[in-house]
Amino acid sequence: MLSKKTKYAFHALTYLGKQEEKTPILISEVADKTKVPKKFLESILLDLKKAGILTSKMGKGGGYYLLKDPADVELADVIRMFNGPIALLPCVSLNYYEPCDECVDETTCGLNKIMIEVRDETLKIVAKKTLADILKAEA
Amino acid sequence: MLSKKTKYAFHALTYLGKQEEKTPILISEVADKTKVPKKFLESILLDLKKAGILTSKMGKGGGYYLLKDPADVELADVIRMFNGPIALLPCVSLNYYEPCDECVDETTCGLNKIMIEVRDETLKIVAKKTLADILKAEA
DNA sequence: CACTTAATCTACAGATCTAGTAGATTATTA
DNA sequence: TAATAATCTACTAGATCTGTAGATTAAGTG
Repeated sequence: MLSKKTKYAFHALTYLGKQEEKTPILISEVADKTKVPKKFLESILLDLKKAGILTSKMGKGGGYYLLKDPADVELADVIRMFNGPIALLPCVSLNYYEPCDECVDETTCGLNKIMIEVRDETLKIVAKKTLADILKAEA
Repeated sequence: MLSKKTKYAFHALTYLGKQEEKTPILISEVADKTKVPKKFLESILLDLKKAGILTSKMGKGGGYYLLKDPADVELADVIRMFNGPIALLPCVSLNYYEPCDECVDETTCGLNKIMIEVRDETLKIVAKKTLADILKAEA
């Protein structure tokens, strides 16, 4: 399951993605409309900005708005950022690899091999789906 | 990512599945060979027994052994048991459904729709792969 | 029956992570 | 200079994860 933070990030991205004009939207507006606690949302938006997905303007007339094309924001990107690895085990993670403490030999571990397959299949899904798909699916 | 408990469960199942004879294996033997803390393993094996995947015998000559055919033990079963829902959001979970607090109308939520698709694709993977596949993959 | 073996049950505890809050600071505009 | 709005730092309550300790029950053995 995704953490609330991850889900909130998707809600925020969806709200900002739905805007016609690329004009700055207040954090408080996003918080109100998506029902995400404002202070919690702040750090989420900041992370999305640091990742280059959003950008922002300070001061009056400021706010957040989408920088990337929704079609270029993969579910996998957002999930990795807020939820951690896509892989089910550290020993099969491409981005966060770590050997298992109990592992004697990775090359002979059946679990490892199967989880690599699961990872690859999962990536096919979450790397193909993007924010654009979520926006399209909105009524 | 899977919890350690879930990973340990897979290791234990793999070890028991590798046995030639369906003769009871001591918890302590499984713990030693899989490097899972013994007392922690106890509760895992007990859960697997309650789920009908393993069975056990008490007293001398006792221990745990596989009850189900490895081909009938889906990854999804074990993951659900120890890790929780396969779905990424509560509102798209088949087995643990819960509405989102922030949700106004599920039928118009793009995130919901996309996550249903992701769930279905994920299920195709983890429900098809079984303990038998892990055993086959062992060197 | 007494003894040993080994699973089962109950309870707890430290560490880590999650979700959320509070308040000060910096940048921008008017 | 005043108002606005993002940014940064720090903290906290609660939940979950991982693991441990010890008593109890069931089964076989002499």
